[in-house]
Amino acid sequence: MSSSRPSAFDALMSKARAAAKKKPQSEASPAKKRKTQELVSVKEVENASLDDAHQVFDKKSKQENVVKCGDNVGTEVLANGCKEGKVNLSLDEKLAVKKAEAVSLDESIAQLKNKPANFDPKKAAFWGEGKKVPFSFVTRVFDAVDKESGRIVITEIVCNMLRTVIQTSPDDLLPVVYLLANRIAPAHEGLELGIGDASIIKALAEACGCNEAQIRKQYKDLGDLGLVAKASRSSQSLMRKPEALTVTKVFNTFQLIAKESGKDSQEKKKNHIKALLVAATDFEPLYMIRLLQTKLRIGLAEQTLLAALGHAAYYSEKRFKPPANIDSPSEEAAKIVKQVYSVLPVYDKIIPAILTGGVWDLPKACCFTPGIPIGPMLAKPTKGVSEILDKFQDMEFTCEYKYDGERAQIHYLENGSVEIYSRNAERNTGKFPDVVSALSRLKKSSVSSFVLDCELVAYDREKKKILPFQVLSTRARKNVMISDIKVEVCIFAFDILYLNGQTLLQEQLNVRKEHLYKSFEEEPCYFQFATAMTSTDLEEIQKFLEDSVDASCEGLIIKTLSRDATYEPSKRSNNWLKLKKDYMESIGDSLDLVPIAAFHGRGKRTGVYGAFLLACYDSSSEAYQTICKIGTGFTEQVLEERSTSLRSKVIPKAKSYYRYADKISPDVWFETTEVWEVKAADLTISPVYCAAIGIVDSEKGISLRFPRLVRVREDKAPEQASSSEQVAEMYKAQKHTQKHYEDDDKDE
DNA sequence: TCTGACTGCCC
DNA sequence: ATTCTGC
DNA sequence: GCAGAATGGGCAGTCAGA
Repeated sequence: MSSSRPSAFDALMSKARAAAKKKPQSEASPAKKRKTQELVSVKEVENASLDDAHQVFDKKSKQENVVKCGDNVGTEVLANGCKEGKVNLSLDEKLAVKKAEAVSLDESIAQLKNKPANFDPKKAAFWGEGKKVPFSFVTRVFDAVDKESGRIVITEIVCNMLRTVIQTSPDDLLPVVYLLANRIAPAHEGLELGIGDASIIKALAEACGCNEAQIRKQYKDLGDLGLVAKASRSSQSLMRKPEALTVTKVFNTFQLIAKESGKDSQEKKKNHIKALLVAATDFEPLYMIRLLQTKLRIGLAEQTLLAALGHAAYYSEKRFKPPANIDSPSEEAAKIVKQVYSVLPVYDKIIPAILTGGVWDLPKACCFTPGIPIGPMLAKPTKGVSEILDKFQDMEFTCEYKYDGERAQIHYLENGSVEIYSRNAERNTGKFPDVVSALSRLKKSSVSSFVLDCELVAYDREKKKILPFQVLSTRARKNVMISDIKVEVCIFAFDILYLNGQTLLQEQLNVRKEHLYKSFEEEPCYFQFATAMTSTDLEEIQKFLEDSVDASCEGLIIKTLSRDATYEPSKRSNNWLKLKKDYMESIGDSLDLVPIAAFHGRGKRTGVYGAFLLACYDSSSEAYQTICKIGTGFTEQVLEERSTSLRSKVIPKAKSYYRYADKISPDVWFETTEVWEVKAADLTISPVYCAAIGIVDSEKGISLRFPRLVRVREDKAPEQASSSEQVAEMYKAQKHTQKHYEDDDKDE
C-alpha cells in the first residue's frame, strides 16, 4: 500500500485495526456496526436460552414438519391451548407443539419477505382465520425488520404483514397497527404508560429473580433493556408457560398499565409487566420491553408504518379500483394514508375506514375535524440569510419573529367549545384557561369557528415584556383555575387553518394571513399577530433577525407566501425555514469545556459513551464546575475516538476539585485532559449544574440550552477552558437576562 | 406531611 | 430541541 | 432530503416511603 492512498482509506484501516485490537478485550464493537453487533448478541442470547430438547430437531426435520403439518394443525393446537386455560400435555408434547409453532412462524416470516406483488397473505398466516393474531407474529416481524436497513424492504415486510392480518383477522388490525406505531392511544387523549427505565428494571429484576444492580449492569453491557429481558428470561425457560400471548392481550394490558393510578399503582403496573414477561417467549420479551420504553429502534416508525398501511390497503383491495392515470397505485395509496393521518391522527377512525371503504375514498371518510388536532407544520433549520435567499430565489416570502414559547393549536368550535393542543398533539386546554376565556373577546363577531396556529409566550403585562421560556414552563399544567395563574401569557398568532366551517389548509399563506388579520382584534399583552416583514434584501433581513433577538425572540421563521405556500401538516417542509443566530457559524454562544465524566451509550451507541459531563474552569478556586451534559454533534468517528481516548483516562472517583451535584451520577469519571468547543442557544440558571455558582446566583449554577459539540480543541489545555467569569458574563449578556438585571437595579 | 425518584412533555 | 446517517 | 435514532435542560405531576 502506497502512502498516496486517500486519507479516507487510512482512516478506515486504522479503524479496522482498532476494532481488531479491541475484540479480545471484549470491548464492544464500533457503533457503526450496530445492526450486525445486535444480531450477534441476540443470537448469543438465543443460544444461551435454548434448552437441550429444543436442539434435538435439526433444520431438516423442521422443514418436514411444516410440509406435513401445514398451518392448520399448528393453529388448531394453538387455538386449543388458548381455549383451555390448562394444557394437559406432557413435556414432550408441549415441546412438539412449540416446535410446530416456531417452524410455521419461521415460514410465515419468510413469506413476508416476498415482493408484495408475489405475496399471498393466506400463506403467511400460521394462525386460524378469524383467530386472534399471536403477539409472536408481530415480534418476529420486528425482528425481520430489525435485520433490514433499507426503508423499501422494511415497508414491504410490514405491508405484507398487515395484509396477512387484514386477510385473516381484520378485527385485530387496529391493535396490530397500534403496536407497530408503538402507541396506546391517540396523542390528544393523554393516556400515558407511566413506565420508565426504572420501573422496567424493577419488574425485570423481580421477574427473573435477581437484583436491580445485576439488571443495570446488563443494561450497560447490552445497551438495551429489551436484550436484558431476552437474556434474563432464559433463567425461567423451563417453567411451564401460560397460553401464548396475543396482540390484543398485550395491547389491552398496555392500556391497563396506563390506566392504573393512585396508591399502589406502581406495584400494579409492575405486576402487569411481570405477568406479560412470564408468558413471553422467543422475541416477545425483547420487543415487549422496547414497546414499554417507547423505543422500538428497529428502523420502523410512523412514516414507514403509514406507507406500509397504504400499500397494504391497496393490495388488499379487490372491491375498489384505483383512480385512472396513476403511475404507482401503491405509492399513491401511501401518500393518501400519510396525508389523512396528518389531518386526522386517529387510527381508531382510519383503520375501520380502510377496512370498510378502502383507501381511495379514505380522504372522504377521514378528513380534518375541528376539535381534533392536526400535525403542526414545521420549519427546517438554515444557516444564514444567504441560504434562505438561495432556497427561495424567485419566490415571494415573508419573515416572522420566532417566539420562544409553546406552540399551540387552538380549536374554537361553532358551539363555543375550545381545545388547545401542543406541538405534539397533547391536549393542553386545561393548562390555559386564561387563553380559553379570552378567545371570544379576541375574535371578531363575524367569526363562528376557527383553528389558530400560534405561540403562547410568557408575558409580563406590567412591564410589557416577553419573559423567557423557563418562566413559561413553571406554569401549572393540570386543571388550572384562572385565579391561580401566576405566569400570564400573550398569544402570538401566525396562521389560521380553519375559519367559519371552512378548511384553509389548501390556501396559500398570503390568503390565510388575510383571513387571520381580518378575523381577530389585536390586544396588546393578550393577543398579537407575529411581527412580520416582507423583503428580499439580505441586509434588511439580517437587520430583522437582530431586531427579533432584541425583542426576546429566538430568530426568524421564513415562509413562502403565494406559491408552494399551502399548510403542510406534520411536514418539516421546505416552505418554512427557521433561522436562529446560533445556527450561524462563528455566531452564537460558543464555549470551551472539559469532559470530566461520561455515561454509557445505548442502542446504536452501545460500547461507546453516549453522553459526557462537561465542566468549565474556575481559576480562583482551581475547580472544575459542571455545566451540562452533551450527547449530540458527534460523528460516529469522533464519538469513537473520544470514547477510546477518554477510556484510558478513567479514574475511580471524582477529583476533589470537581464541583457537581450528587443527583448526577455518571458511569465513569475522567482526568481532565481535553477541551471541546460547544455551541448552545442560551444559558440558563440550573437546579443541578454548578458553573459560575455564587456569581449570578448564590446557590445555583448555570447550564446550557441545546448544547452540541462543535469540535475538539486540540490546541487547548483544560485550565484554558472557559472560565466561570466568562460563563457568568455570557449569561448576563443575554437580552432577556440583561433586562431582568436592569429592572432589578431599578427596584433596589 | 414532606421529600426524592421517576415520568412525560415542553423546548 | 440538535445532529448525524443510510438509503 | 426523508426518516429514524442517538442525545440535551428543565419544569410540574405522581407516587412511594421516610
